[in-house]
Amino acid sequence: MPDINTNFNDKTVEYEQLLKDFKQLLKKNNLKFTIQREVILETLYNSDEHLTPEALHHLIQAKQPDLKTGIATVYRTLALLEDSNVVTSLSFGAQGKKYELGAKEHHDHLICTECGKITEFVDAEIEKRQHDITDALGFKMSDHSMQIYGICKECQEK
Amino acid sequence: MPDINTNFNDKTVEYEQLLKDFKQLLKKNNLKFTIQREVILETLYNSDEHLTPEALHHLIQAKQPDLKTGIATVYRTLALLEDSNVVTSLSFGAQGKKYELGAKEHHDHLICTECGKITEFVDAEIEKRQHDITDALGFKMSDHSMQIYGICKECQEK
DNA sequence: GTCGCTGCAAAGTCTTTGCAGAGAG
DNA sequence: CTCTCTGCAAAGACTTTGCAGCGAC
Repeated sequence: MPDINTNFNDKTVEYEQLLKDFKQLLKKNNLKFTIQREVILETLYNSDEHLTPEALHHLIQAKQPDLKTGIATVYRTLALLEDSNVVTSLSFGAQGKKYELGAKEHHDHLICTECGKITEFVDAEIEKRQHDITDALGFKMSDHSMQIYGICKECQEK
Repeated sequence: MPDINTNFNDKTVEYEQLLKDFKQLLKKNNLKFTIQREVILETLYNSDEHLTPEALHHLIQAKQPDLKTGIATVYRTLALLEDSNVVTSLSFGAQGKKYELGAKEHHDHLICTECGKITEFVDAEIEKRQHDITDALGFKMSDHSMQIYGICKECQEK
């Protein structure tokens, strides 16, 4: 049975931890903790969506209009976060990438081609099988992603 | 002992069939069969690689220098072929997409992040599991793709 | 104070589009 | 002949970079 991974409690504590790790990461690399970086991390954290850089930028501008965060900073921060494995990017058929916080457990994606909704899932058996395959080929897996495309239940009913 | 001649014939027959289907597809949509479109299809067919539009364009220019096929035509033809499900595109972390003929059997991809090499594989158990999952969720799967990223055996040895 | 960060705008990529002439049916 | 295609170049979309001033430490 697929496990659908939606169960996160104690949001505040979790975010504090994430933020703390992020500050530590910055310190370790002689980077600075800035308001912009914090807002980007927080916005990613509070979004359940998979965000494009542009969408993230819009959210931030709406939330912190005074800050005038530039799109370039969003890109730079996302690149930094991706390098540090704090966020993961997905790229679909269309142009551009979408980002999500990678602090969550690993999961795969079901993508509805009708409404664009993305559902996450994890299946232990598939995960295990992937390891078996890479082990057999001498391939050192660092990451993997799986997308299943189709039409979700709701859209079929329409 | 393998019969070389038979192999050759099989290949030729296979390509002829592909070409025939393509012509039919064009006719059905009131589109024209042009030299450029044929060369693009043929080059895709003869390549075992996953090609970027640019790589495909280079191959074509090398093979048919007189034709001066424009990159725009390559993009237009790939879009046409993708719409018609003759080719499939993959997109990775990096910019851009790679295309492959979709006439082949379905398969997943192992991608080396060092050298960019793509290895194909199919695993019946994973395929089955994917169906189980979508069935359980009432999701009507039309397609799926899986990519495993990591470092291939050769690159590890370097 | 130092050195990394930021916003801005300009420059890069990759892809798409408009157009006038070429070519398939 | 008609109507689609093509190559070219220009335009678009998305992302990265250079720079001068700003701000974290």
